[in-house]
Amino acid sequence: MQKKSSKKIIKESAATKGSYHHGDLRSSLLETAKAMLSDGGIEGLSLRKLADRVGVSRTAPYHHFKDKNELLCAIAEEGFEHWHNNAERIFSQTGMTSKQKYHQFFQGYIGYAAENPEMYDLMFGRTIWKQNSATNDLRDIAYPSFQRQVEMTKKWQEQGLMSAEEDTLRLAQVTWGTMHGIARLLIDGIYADRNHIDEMCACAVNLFTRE
Amino acid sequence: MQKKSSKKIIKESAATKGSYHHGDLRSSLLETAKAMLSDGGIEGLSLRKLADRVGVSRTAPYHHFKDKNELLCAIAEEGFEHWHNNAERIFSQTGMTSKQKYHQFFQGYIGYAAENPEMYDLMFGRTIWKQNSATNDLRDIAYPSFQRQVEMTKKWQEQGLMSAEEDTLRLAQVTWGTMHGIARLLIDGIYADRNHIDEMCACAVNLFTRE
DNA sequence: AGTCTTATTTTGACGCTGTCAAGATATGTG
DNA sequence: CACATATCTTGACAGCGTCAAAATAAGACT
Repeated sequence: MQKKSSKKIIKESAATKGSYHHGDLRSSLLETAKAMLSDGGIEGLSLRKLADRVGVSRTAPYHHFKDKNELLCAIAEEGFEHWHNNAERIFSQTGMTSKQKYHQFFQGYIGYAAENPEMYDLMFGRTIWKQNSATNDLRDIAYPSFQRQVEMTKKWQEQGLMSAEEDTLRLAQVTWGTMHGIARLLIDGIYADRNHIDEMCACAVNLFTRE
Repeated sequence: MQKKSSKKIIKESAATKGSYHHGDLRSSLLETAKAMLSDGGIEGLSLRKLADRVGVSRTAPYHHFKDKNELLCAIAEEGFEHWHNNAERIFSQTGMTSKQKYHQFFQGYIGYAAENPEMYDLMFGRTIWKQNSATNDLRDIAYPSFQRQVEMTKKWQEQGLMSAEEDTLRLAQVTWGTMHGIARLLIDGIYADRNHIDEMCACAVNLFTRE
């Protein structure tokens, strides 16, 4: 009885699209799942608690996501979109030197990881990538992001910002590896803390760029 | 019946030390746990399967380790010891330039991670460090390892191998961050693969060292 | 209109997990 | 030989992901 009434409230609030039973379960799940991810991490995000919190039975989510992995991939997709837009915005800025832009990109990358540690862990962690469990949809969004890293590195080399002697792919792997490594040290709570972000970024940019 | 006989066999095989019921449960658990970690990862290592494999009941391990976390920390301790000895060995070598030694250290670090991905994930992953769940014993072994990284960086600066202009701590964080990042990219199966280890290491060493 | 198909959700169940409480058993000590 | 203690087992609980089958609601078709 209680349950039905609370369910109805949810339905009404999501009635803008007004379709089936719940109205818009899939996006409701995604929304709540993102919130749960933020404060509980991947481990803390359980399908049962998620369903309970949205107001449906434990197995209802399975009609919108094949399993937990698919839900996680869907969340990661949104993360990559947000992340891509962010990078795009930084590089379309004008009135800055290449080095300044790179510095800002570097700092933005670390900053995003520090502010959204669980999302970063999901996007670039082993849960998804280790045993090739990424959805095709996710791959279609993530792979170009990785590729873009190489293209930008090539541009930086051509602009004289980075050493042209190094192989582009290796240089991209090393520079991104550095960003990724610092990000992970931060979000995994080991050997580095938030107060040193700016200094670490400045140090890394100094080492990687000329003039 | 079957169970008892198999138990006896295990007891006899470990009877070298011949003490209590099992003989040497703690180290048997550690040994088997390390093996299970290697092929199943942290997730695949379950206390119940571990106990079963060693031939004791599900809760027997709890008399030697407070909980799963404590078992993981004990395994990680062994990892740090092995890792420390390895680094020591490399740096005590003679007849090499500083750069050559650093190169070898870098390659050794990545190599260790690539060959023992699950151990590396345990030692430097969020499972242990994220929510301060590290044992005091583990801290006593791990923290000096981190500190040593800074001391070595200082030495490298003094030897003229690395830029003396950068703050030592920041430089240590960035260079170790790079190693850590490349290691993670490798073991998490994202953006880099084993065939490129040598080239990536050479590239990174070029960027970080002079002459 | 009413029937039929299909999409959605629920209830029940299974095996797995970590871990606690209580009892059984073996070991070393007095 | 008795006692205390360390060790191990059995039973139990709550939580997890997920499958199968039943219930329900929505839309399509005649």
